[in-house]
Amino acid sequence: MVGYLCPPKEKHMENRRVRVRFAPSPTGPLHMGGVRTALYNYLFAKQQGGDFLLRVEDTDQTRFVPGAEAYIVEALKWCGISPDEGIGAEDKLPNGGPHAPYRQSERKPMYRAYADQLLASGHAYYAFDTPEDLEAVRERAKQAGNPNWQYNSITRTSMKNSLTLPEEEVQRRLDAGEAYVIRVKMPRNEEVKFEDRIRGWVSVNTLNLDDKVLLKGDGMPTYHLANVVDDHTMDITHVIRGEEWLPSAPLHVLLYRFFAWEQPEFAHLPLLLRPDGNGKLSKRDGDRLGFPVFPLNWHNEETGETASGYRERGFYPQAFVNMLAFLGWNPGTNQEIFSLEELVAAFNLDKVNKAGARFDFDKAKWFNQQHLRLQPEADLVADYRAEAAARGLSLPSDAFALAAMQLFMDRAEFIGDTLEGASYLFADPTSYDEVMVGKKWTAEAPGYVTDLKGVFAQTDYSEAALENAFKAYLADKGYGFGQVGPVLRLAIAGTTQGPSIFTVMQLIGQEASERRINQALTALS
RNA sequence: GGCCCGUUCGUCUAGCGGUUCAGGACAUCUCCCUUUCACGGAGAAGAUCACGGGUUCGAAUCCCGUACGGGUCACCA
Repeated sequence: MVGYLCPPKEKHMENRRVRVRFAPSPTGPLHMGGVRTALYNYLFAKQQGGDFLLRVEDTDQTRFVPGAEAYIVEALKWCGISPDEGIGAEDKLPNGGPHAPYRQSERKPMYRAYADQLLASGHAYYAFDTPEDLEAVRERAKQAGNPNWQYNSITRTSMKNSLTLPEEEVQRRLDAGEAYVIRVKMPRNEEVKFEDRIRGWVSVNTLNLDDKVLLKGDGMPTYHLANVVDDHTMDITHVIRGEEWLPSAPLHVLLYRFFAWEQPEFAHLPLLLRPDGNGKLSKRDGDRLGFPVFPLNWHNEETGETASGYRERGFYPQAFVNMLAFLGWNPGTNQEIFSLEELVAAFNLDKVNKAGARFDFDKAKWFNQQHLRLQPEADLVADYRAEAAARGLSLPSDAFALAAMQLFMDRAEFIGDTLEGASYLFADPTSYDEVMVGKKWTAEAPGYVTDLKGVFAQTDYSEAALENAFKAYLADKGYGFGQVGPVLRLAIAGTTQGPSIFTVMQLIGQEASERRINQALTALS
């Protein structure tokens, strides 16, 4: 006989205010996959007019990493997707909100009562097996050819727990303060089904599920208990998380039923895959793949190494978020460049893909290039000044900064690119491109620039006037553009690449232009 | 290995039974624009829709199987 546990269709769930949560574990910096999960939660919540909470799942005290929580909060803030409630929302609501605390370690006392409830209803039991006992059993099973021993409906009958031990013995051990855990009593042979928002119906037989630990020996709940209890008590309506949680979702579904609680809707997101080879993108990939896997720089106290972040790499958060949103989702139209607000409006869980997405850094850079051009001028100038300062360049005025920046904007993916190869805008060239000098700086070259210096002196040194005077000179002498142009450029900039030389000359002015021509005359002749 | 999930151009993807011998973007290449490099514009190349069976008048789209890929199997989340 196979029993069926189908979740009842909750009608009123649809009328509830949407509440979602991002629930990372503070075991290190968030990586981009985690940020995407947070982003999808945020987009869904905002679009539905609901709440986005941040809850910290720090029930494993052995894996706590100092600074990780602050990093997570800062990363979300940088992305523009700060939580409405919970950790990081203390400035919006007292204590972060009405369901405080939002750190599971601080909620420790309340989980015990829920575990007791399961104990009382017969859906959980005490287990006294020590870690050593379990290890021994697993080892024996492995020797016998079973590499994957599980504590389940079959094996629990031969273990030390409240289902096998006499009641008095159980009580005696409890009274003696003996260590124990509380395990879920997995039903024997039932089909657990639930409808995932992204994957459709998912079905698993409880024969394949084990008696997971709900409450650990240290009194802390495991993820499974804490997550279900918190999601319920915090009125979470939709659980949007990574696909790595899919295998344990049936257990969570069962727990909701055991508690007789309304079950939230589930949406298991496809994973972010590494561009090379196989497997999901991992924190440990660091910078090895040639691109950052973290939103912000992360300094590892133990190794002393710093892993780079998108922010420090020069990405705009809008571009980072836009790029992440498109890794696994798309609006169904040809539009690819979105602001956060536009993403909120266009987002749709039903259009999230099922298959994992391989990350491509080239595309990420393209997104930044697009967003770079959408930045407000004032912000760009400020960023440009910061980049220039970092390179030891001083800019006379905002007007100069703006003009200099715009000259190189066309070819930039990052604001810093506008300073690459642009040193001649700020100082006279100290060297000249040897190859091009060899090709273009002919015996007639000194004559050209000497003539031009005089011709340009007759103009107001505006871009248009300079260009007209130049062309008139060429026509007059019967010279070709390609014959004289590069020579002039070489003298002024030291290179033959870059934006219009007349614009450059207008920017640096007559004095500098003439000085450079004189300098080139001495240096190259 | 068990269980679960997945599989459209190199990559991200559109497509939700017929108007698609499959559309867009990144990357690649060509041409135009340009004194140069870019930007921009116009093109090219690139997918027997993993494979094999069905269902159907008709399948990338529905069903089954196979292969391959991924995830997961802790007193970690």
